[in-house]
Amino acid sequence: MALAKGLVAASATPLILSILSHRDSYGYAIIEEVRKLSDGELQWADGMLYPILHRLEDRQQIESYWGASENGRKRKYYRLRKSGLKELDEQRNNWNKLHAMLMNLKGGKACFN
Amino acid sequence: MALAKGLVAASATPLILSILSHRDSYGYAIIEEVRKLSDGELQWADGMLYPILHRLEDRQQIESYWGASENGRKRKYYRLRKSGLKELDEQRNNWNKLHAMLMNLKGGKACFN
DNA sequence: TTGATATATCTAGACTATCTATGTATCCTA
DNA sequence: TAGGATACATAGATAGTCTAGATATATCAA
Repeated sequence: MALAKGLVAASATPLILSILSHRDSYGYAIIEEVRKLSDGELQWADGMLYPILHRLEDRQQIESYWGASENGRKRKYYRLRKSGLKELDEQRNNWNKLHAMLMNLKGGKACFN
Repeated sequence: MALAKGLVAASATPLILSILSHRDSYGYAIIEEVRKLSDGELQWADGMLYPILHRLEDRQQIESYWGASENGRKRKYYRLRKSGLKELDEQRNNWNKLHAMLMNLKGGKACFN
């Protein structure tokens, strides 16, 4: 069962911010981390991640700097900024509220057609 | 603080399906119920709800029938169908997974700029 | 040295789906 | 009879993802 598009989209931003709240990271590594964290259920394409990173940078919620791996390949690292942490807190808050609403509505009738 | 758009969007469908899993309802009442359930935080415009209902009906996850209120005003009621219940279960499942991921990632460094 | 795979980033444009704005109509109350 | 609540509908703007295509370097094996 594939995860619903809308939900994947809605979780992308808070997931990225969460990961960056632990340590600075870069695009390729973020995709790997998300894949592992989700047991392979979230397989982000790079082309979907980068625009989000760019948007978050435009909004000044994260900032970037160039770094390099051991073998010299360059990487663009991202660091969470204060306003990004605020955004993360809010989004997590919202997730909690909506999650609670949805789960509280659990149960119901058993007869369908 | 307004709820993020993407999240509101992603929660709309499962919320509607959840409400209909308890009892048949119609557009106007669903908006009211959502407003109450969310303590006023989710104020859906009718123009956003109806297209979703129509889409769910197109997908055969819900079905509609005309009814009337006590005073004779007509209402279009919606009933959850089997495939809609299945969809609801899946979406709730997805919500749980992503919610768990997000919350497990909680915590992190404390220094920002 | 050549080809394959992994690492690494980027953007244009298609696509999906909400959401705003607007229109219609009825009932109730003052 | 005017205003507010109830009730449904759709066209089009808008936003934001996601696909597809592009570029480039490092490593390893044949």
